[in-house]
Amino acid sequence: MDGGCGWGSIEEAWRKGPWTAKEDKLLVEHVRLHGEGRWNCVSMLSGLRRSGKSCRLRWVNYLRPDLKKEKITPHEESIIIELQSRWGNRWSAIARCLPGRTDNEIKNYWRTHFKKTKPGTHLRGARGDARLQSQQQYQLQQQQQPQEPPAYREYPAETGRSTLPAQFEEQVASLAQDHMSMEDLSFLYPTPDELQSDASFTDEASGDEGSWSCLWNLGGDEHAAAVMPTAFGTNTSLQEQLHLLYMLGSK
DNA sequence: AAGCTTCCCAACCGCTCTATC
DNA sequence: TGATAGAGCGGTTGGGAAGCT
Repeated sequence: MDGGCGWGSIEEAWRKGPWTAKEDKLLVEHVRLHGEGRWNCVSMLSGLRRSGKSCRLRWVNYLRPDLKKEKITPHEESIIIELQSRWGNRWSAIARCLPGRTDNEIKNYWRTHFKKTKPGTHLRGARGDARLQSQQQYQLQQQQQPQEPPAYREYPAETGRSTLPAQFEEQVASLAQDHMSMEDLSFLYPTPDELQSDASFTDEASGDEGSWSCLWNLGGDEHAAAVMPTAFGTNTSLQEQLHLLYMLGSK
């Protein structure tokens, strides 16, 4: 809002195309000194001839230190499939549930492997076969080591609200500590009416049963434990964290 | 070995949302 | 309250790598 550095004020001078190691270094150094945000000022402060948009993208998708460089695992693939079926192409939301993965990465992965096929099926060819084999092996493993279903705790019956897995409740309580009372968190337990009336939480692509079980069954408690903290990230506000809990719980 | 096909992913584009004035 | 700028999101593209014939 300072008006000094708009997306395209000197657009004709912006460099495009692949980033060089030198540019990466400049950007990393800039973020180290000034932190994330105010991307439009990067060019002025660091000397990079890149648009703020380009800088942000490069940082988010490639340079961030917490990014995973490994291939997407069958476990992560299962999560992607499940969340995509629930939320549709809300890649950024899905990415928040996968530690170290970016929306771009997940989007690319989905398009490559599932776009032209039904979820759960794979493209032809040797690489696709190997992937299918890997997925099947993983699923077999899961069957051989059945996970305990999550422990659900009923929200007080008189409220008519839905349930939340107990361990999530603990997290909610922990998050809410010093911030708000449990009464204030009632939105985490939406009634069917509330769910229906709140368009932002409905998803026409989903149409599922609206329980936790599906996501939960992907990896049992272990999976949930992995997903929840990372889904929140380090810069996520309490409100955002609760919102995410709500989304996971209401789908 | 060479040409073709498919996979993979970085990067761009256009649009929308949000915050600020 | 509308205008503007910053930020983020999803869709798309282009090119290199890997696999296939």
